[in-house]
Formats: sequence, C-alpha cells, structure tokens
Amino acid sequence: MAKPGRPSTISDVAALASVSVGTASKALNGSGSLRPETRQRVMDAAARLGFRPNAAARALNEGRTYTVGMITTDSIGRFSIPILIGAEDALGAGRMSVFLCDARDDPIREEYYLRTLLGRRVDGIIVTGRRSQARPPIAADQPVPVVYAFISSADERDCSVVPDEVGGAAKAVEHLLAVGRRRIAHVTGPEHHHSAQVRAAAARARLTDDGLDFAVPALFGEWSEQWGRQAVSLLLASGTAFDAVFCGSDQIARGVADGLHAVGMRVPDDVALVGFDNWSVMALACRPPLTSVDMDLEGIGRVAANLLLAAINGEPAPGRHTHPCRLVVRESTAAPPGLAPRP
Amino acid sequence: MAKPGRPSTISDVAALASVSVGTASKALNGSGSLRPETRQRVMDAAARLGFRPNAAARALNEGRTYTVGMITTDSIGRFSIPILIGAEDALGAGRMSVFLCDARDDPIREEYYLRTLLGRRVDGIIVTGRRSQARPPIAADQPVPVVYAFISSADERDCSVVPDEVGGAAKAVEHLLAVGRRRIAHVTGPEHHHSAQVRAAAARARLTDDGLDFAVPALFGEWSEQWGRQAVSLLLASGTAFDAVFCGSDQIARGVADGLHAVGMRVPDDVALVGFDNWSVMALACRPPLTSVDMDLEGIGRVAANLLLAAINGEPAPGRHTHPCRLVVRESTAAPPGLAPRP
DNA sequence: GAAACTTAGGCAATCGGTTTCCAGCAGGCT
DNA sequence: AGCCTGCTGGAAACCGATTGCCTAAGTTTC
Repeated sequence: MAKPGRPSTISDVAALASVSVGTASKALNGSGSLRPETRQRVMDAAARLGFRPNAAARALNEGRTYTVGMITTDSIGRFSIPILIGAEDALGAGRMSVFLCDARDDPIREEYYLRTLLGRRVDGIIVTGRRSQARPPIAADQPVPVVYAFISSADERDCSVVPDEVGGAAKAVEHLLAVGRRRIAHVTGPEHHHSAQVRAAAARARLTDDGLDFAVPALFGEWSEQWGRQAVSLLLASGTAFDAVFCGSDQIARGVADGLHAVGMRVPDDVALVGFDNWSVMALACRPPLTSVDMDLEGIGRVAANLLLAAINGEPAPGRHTHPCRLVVRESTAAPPGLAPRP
Repeated sequence: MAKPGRPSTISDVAALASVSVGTASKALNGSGSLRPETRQRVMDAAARLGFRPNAAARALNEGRTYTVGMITTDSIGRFSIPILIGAEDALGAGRMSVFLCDARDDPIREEYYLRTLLGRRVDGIIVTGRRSQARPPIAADQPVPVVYAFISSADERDCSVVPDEVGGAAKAVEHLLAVGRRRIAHVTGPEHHHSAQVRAAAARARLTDDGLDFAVPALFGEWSEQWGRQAVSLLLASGTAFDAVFCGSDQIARGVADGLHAVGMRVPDDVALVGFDNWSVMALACRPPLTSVDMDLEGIGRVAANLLLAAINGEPAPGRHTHPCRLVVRESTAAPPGLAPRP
C-alpha cells in the first residue's frame, strides 16, 4: 500500500520489477509487446508500491491535462450548485477533474482565474452564474473551448446551454388551464430582470393561444416572499376575481400562499398556485406543497459538460442550446373537489 | 495577446528574444545575472506571445502543484457551500487552485477521488461534509496533509475544524436570559443526530448555571418546518407556560413561528424565538426576522484552508480546532415593550 | 601587457512519464 | 548450417520549465 513519504515513481516500479522504465510504462499501459509474465511482475511491483502515475508528467507529453475549469461569475449560489454538481458528475465520468473558481462578479478576479486556468492548461472551461442577461464573452479567442451554462454569452457563436424558460412558463399555464382555471394572475420579479420578462411574456402568449389574457396585468416586484404577500393585497385591491396565480419564483409563490391564507382564501380550492425553480426547501415547506417549474439545473450542468467534452474532442457545437423545463405537480394545483379537469 | 492555437512555450519566447531557453527562464523569474536590456527583451517577447508558463512542467521539477483537493463527503449542499467559498477564498490568496470532488456519501466514489487527487499530486486535501458524527479518517497515512472542515475525523490526531456548537447554544440561551426570558423551551432535530444532542445539552447546561431548566423537556423531531409547527401543538398541550423557544435550526424556528401565529401568539411579545444556522433565506423570510446562531461556515472554510497551508509548509496543527459561533440578533428576540432587558 | 576578476548568457541535467526505434535472441525454414 | 522472422525489452528522445555549472567575453589591477 501507499506509504507516507515520497510517492513512488515509475523508476521505483521498474527497479523493483527489474526492468527499464520504458518497459514498465508499457506494462502498465498495455502497450508494446511484452511477455505476460513480465507484465504481471511490473503490475505487482506497482501495486506493492501503491504507484500512481504523476498526472503532471503525463500531461506534459500528452498535451492534455484531463482537467477543466469552472468559473462561476457571481458568487457560488443556489443556482450554481446544481449546475456544478451536474457538470462535475458528467466530467467525473470522463475522468476529468474540475477546478473551481469563484469570480464573485468581479472582472478582476475573473481575469485572474482565467489566466490561472490557462496556465494550468485546462482542456476547457465552463462559465456559469446567475442569469439576468447574456453576458459578454469571457475573453476573445481562447485557446481552449468554452461553454456557458445557465448564463449565456452575448456572442451568438459561443456555446451556451440555457433553460427553456419560455417552454417552462407555457407548461405552467397549460397545467393551470388543464385543471380548469381561467382567471390567471402573474406575480414575478423585477421588470428589468430578463427572466421575469421572458416568463411573463411566455405565459401571456400561452394564454393568448386559448383566447385568454392575464386576469390582472402582470405584477412585477422583487424575488422575495415579502413581495408575494404584498402582491396578494394588490390583486385583491384590483377588484378582479382570479382563480390561479402563476409566480415567477417559489419564494414569491410562498409569499402569495401566506398572503392568501391571511385573508382566508384556500389553496388550491379557491386559488391554484404555481411557482418557478422547484427549490425544494420552498416548494415542500409551502402549505400545501407547491407545483413548480423545474429548470433541471443539474441537467443543464451535465449537458454543458458533455458539450464541452465534445468540443475538446474536436466536435464543437456552437450556438445557444435550450434545455427543457419540466413541471413538478404538487397539491397547490390539485383540482378543486367539484371541478373536473378539462378533457 | 494570446492567439488561439497552441499556447506558446518558453522556447517560443526565447526564439523571439534571440536567447536560450535557460536565459529566458532567468529573465522571466528575475534570477541569474542578465543585462536589464536582455531581460526586457525577453519580457516583451513573452508579453507579445501571451506566454503563460506551463504549470505541469513547473510542478514536475518543483515537486509541488499549488493545488489542493476538496472532497465533500455528502453531496454538495447548503452547509458545504460556504465552507467551499471560504476555503477557495483563502487558498486563492495563496495562489492555489482547488479541485472539487463530490463523493455523495459513497465510499467507492470517495476512494476513487482520493486516488485521483493523489495521482494529481495535490499538495493537500480538505474533507468536508454535513456533520452528524465524527467520520472515519479518509484513509490511513496519506502522503499529503489532510484537514477536516465542519465534519471531524474520528482520529483525534487528525486536524479538524468544527463549529463551537456548545458555545453557540450557550450564547443563544444567554441572549434569551438577557432579554428577560425565563421559561425557555427547546425544539430540535432527531435525537440520534450529534448536533441536536450537543446543542440541547449545552443549552440546558447554560440554564443550569442560572439555576434554571427547560420549561418543557427538549423536543426532538426532525429538521423541518413541519416539525416546528407540530412542536407548537405539543408545547401548548403540555400546559406549561413558556416565553421563549430556542430552536435547533432556522427551519424548525420558522415552523414554530408559523405555529405560534396560527394560535394567535405573538413573536417576540409573547414568545421570543432563536434559531440556529443563520440561513438567511429562512431567517430573513421569517416574520419577524429571526435571531439565529451563525456557525460562520465561511470562516471555518478559511481557517481549515489556512491550517492546510500551514501543514503544507511543514507546520501541522493536529487536533480538533473549534471555531466560535456568533449570535445574530434580529427582531424575533426584541424585548417586549414593557420589559426592560436584564442589567 | 598580462593575470585576476566580474559579468552575461549558453549548455545540459533534471523532474516523471510515454513512445519510437533498435538490438539481441530464439526458433523455423531451406 | 545459415538466413530470415518474430518476439522482448532496453536506450534514448521528448514534453516545458528550472537551475547549476561553465565559458567567453570585458574590466580591473599591478
């Protein structure tokens, strides 16, 4: 087994097996032509010494490091984590290791990390971060492939993987229609936020397809429970009846749920509720548990990693790739007792 | 600037500056004795080619990779992230890069990652993960220093950095006493969970110091809002009056807050509330915002990283290091109007 | 004017593996 | 018996950078 002290080298193995280093290398890699007996002797020696080939030495003549860099532009947060996990998963399967870099929305740090990664000769780079707008490309003409995950590059030719928010919002509305709701309101984040805009527009478009519109014009605010509670007051003040609220985030939805309870309206009997993000802490703690749109961030991470691997192997897939959202149905949109779902 | 294509090597730089590679190396590292003019010529050439020294080549003869591995034993979660950020921060300052490995509570994966990291000749390893018990050492006799963060190694001689949960619980109780509460209840997670036990015992011990005890014996359940709500019913059913609840987590605290509201008890006027974790999503969304014990996970990550750096530099600090918790006071423990805080 | 000394910069070994080329030896064939 | 072929395994170049040693100048000194 491995002993503490200097890790053993292939020379140690060769010496122990009484062969040259070249032969030892061939034995360990299954290349060259050696007698099975010799091969075995080398393998045994390697096992006895706990030999692990030095990755740096390998990288040196192979020209590949089997390493990728992952830069999160904003600080590592709730959205980056699942992406990170997904990517790490897909890359680990390809025997690649991940360098984690947290750029914290600081261009200086980003530049520093980029240079570090290139110095380490990573085979590729994944850029991720909270998504509000497409971001400027990390730097022009990198010597290695770059894939953007969740966030997208402003340069259309760069490879980005983003959630299909349009599809997700449409699914949410479709589901509400399917459970018989017609007077649907929408409460979401700040109007200047890309996701808020896109989701609102997509939801409305889906309603239009059925000849409907929001019961009340979309309410833009912030991504907080607080705002969700406030929004309920605004909805009630509008005087318009509504039987469902599609929310731009689970946090908002939870606030809405609280607000509705406070005035004695029942979910889902009086008002059905759909959130966005499927953030389990929120969606499951909500009473009743919240139906929500899941962007499958882990899937996005995996896809991004696989696109990166493909690019590293010389098959780049430039352009913006959208990844489907899925709807996770829970009790907050259960059909009220007397109301049959639409056929 | 860097051109896409093969990254330039020191030979390229040397050729462009019309010197030998050895001289180029000396010029770039400020070693040897060279004419300032020559030095400058090399620097210019390097800049023009966007030269970045190959880290693998450097690692090869320096014997150090300026790289550490970070293994999260459970899946990367809410607790690992701040630790990760703190460690990454401290290590980045030391020009080290971090390999991220997600072992998902799977010993096979853990073993695989460990071997990978050793193959990459990392200078050290940080092991982290959700904390329920001390864990078995990652493997005996590693050739590189290992530091455990948050989680701790069962081997006392290993270097671990853990939150001072005892001190944290004591601070929570002390604060409640300071704002005039005397009938304190405790609602926490599962009894078999190490943190639940430790916090409960420490809180009780602190009460004993003042000649008090829990108003109601500690309630063990699970780490969920749901349980917090249930616990309120149990507290009320006990028939014992209480003017404060110290909760084992912010999620539980939020459940308790909800439960109290539901029966018309006011926070903090009737009952003061303290949580644990200071998980901002929970603590701030709670109404009113929640006073909570902060384990300073980011600080733990930083300390662990610095201990690792010290160990790498030949100054190991074996043993279990506790890191202080701090109490973040918010409105849930504001002194009720008519009640002056204890002097 | 020559010896001693300083200085600038080249040469080559080194780190740990991989890979190509080649030598030596055994066996088969004519 | 001699030649050819095939199988083994060794020697050495190479990847990119660092560093110690050494030499060829130029400078100082007697």
